[in-house]
Amino acid sequence: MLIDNDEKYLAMLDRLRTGPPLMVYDLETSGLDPFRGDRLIGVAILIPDMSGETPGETFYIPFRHLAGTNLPIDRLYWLAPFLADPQRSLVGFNLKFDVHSTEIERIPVFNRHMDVMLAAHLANENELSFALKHLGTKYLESSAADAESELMQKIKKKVKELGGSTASAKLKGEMRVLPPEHVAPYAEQDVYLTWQLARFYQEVLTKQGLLHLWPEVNAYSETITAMERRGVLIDPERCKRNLEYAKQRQEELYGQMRQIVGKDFNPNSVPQLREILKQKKTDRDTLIKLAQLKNPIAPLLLEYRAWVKVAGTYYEEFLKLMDDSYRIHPNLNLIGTISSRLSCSRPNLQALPRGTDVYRVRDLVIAPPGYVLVSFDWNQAELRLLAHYTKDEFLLDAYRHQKDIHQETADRIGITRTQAKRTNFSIVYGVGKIGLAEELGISVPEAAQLLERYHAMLPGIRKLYSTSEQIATRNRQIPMWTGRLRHYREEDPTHRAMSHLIQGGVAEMARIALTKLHRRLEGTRAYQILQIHDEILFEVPIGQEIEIVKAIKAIMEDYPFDVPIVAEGKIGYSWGNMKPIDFRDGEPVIPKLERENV
DNA sequence: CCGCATAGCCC
DNA sequence: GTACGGGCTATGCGGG
Repeated sequence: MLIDNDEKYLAMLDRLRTGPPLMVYDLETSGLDPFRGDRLIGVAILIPDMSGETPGETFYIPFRHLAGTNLPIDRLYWLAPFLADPQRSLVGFNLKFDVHSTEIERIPVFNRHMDVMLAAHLANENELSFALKHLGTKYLESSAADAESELMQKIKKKVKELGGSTASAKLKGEMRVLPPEHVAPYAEQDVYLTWQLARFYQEVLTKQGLLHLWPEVNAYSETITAMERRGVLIDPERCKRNLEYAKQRQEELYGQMRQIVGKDFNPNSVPQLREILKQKKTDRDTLIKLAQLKNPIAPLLLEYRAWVKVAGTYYEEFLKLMDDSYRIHPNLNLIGTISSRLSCSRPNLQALPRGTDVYRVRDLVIAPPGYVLVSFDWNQAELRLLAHYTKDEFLLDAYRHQKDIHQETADRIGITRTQAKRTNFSIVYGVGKIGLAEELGISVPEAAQLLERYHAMLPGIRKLYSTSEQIATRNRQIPMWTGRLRHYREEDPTHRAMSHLIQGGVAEMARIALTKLHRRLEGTRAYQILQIHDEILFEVPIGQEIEIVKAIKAIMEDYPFDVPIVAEGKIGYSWGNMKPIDFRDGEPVIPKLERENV
């Protein structure tokens, strides 16, 4: 039903008040970037019929269409009491987006999330697409996909009439060119579809014994939403300076290369570089070899590439993505991986260079006035989880007595500590002799020998590898320590099962820690702002460091494993410049920080 | 405009 | 006999 006057609106609100404490909620917006200007244009709501006799009632409330009749935007606030109630639930599809778009309108959302997209990912992380229409047509015999394309045709036509662009990427943003009565059926279809899928997945998750995890990932979604909303603060002046310098260095380096080559060329073109360098590949390893052979272009190109990377991927992107208070709000994707890790995009803050000189990118992430940044990361989370599973005496003993695991490994196998460290990491990924040979820069037979000695020392690892694979092969799934499943289709290889068990297990540790921390930090002025798999970044008010840091450490070390889990903290005014926090008898010693001046 | 290849950043 | 786990982005280039 299209809500086109106050009377109908009030009647709908009455249904909300007297109905069940949940509604399906889906916004139509002018675009996909709520933090940078895209705005809500209408709200679709489904009020379920809990008796199940009817699918429920659907409504569409238009606020910012460019044609037809809207309700005045201040009527949006009539929904506020229904969104600010933690006793109520919001059923949706990728709720983070709808919540951001709502909160941008200064309407805080405290409803519990019930995100059907997350249910779909729990039930089967292998889906080709997690789009609502895709899942709808796949599982519901629905014609939603057709309805959608019809609507797109309408929009295209309308935009053409108005003489606008018909670029398909802009279509979503042009939905507002249509009058509400054309959009309402489509929007109502979406909430209907969402509700049907909610019921479908409730059943699927129940059958798989996973239903108890849905509220957990929904709580995670709430904390991730808060993190995205807070975002991370960028030093804009420094970012601009760095960008200018990077551009200038690119110019200089191209000039020098141009001199040597003797004619114009595109230093970004791999085919041209292959020609110039007379090499099949032009990657870093190749260039380093060439540089050692005194090729004059190779070192210049290496540095050139670094500046291109840093300028294009980070500096320019940060300036583009900053909101007007210099914060960027990355997309922390809850369904971006098969292992249940988060992925991150726009920008990918999980892949900021940690390096020095050219790559001083983390310096740009700074604490706001009155705050410091605090970072905690787990000490060798994967290996500790591996130790928990394998029960290898060597690992258990080393971790229980706080020995240097890499040094111990090195001593036992007769290699350097660096080699041992790399081997330990590679083992978690399930590498073979070829991969390890590559990693360590040794021959394949040498790597094979090394692996033999390694597995002789740690027999549990090879065993875990094969039992994981057996379980995955037989059951086509393997449970993490939380019960979350990694599923394997008939055609999927299962040799990565151990790797999934460990990587997924650590991801589950992170999920649980972040969810607990979100609750713990409520009411303080400290915020979690980023998760980088085994690291969490916080903004902590100056003066509260001791209390907050203790709470973080306690939560990040609270796991039911046979080995202790250890989290180590750092603190600083920028992410690129942190000092360790010492713990003496459980009491943190906050190091003295200097504001660095550049 | 899109998909693929190559290169390169992270845990 | 085999086999390095999981991500995102920029750029060029050739297809339509």
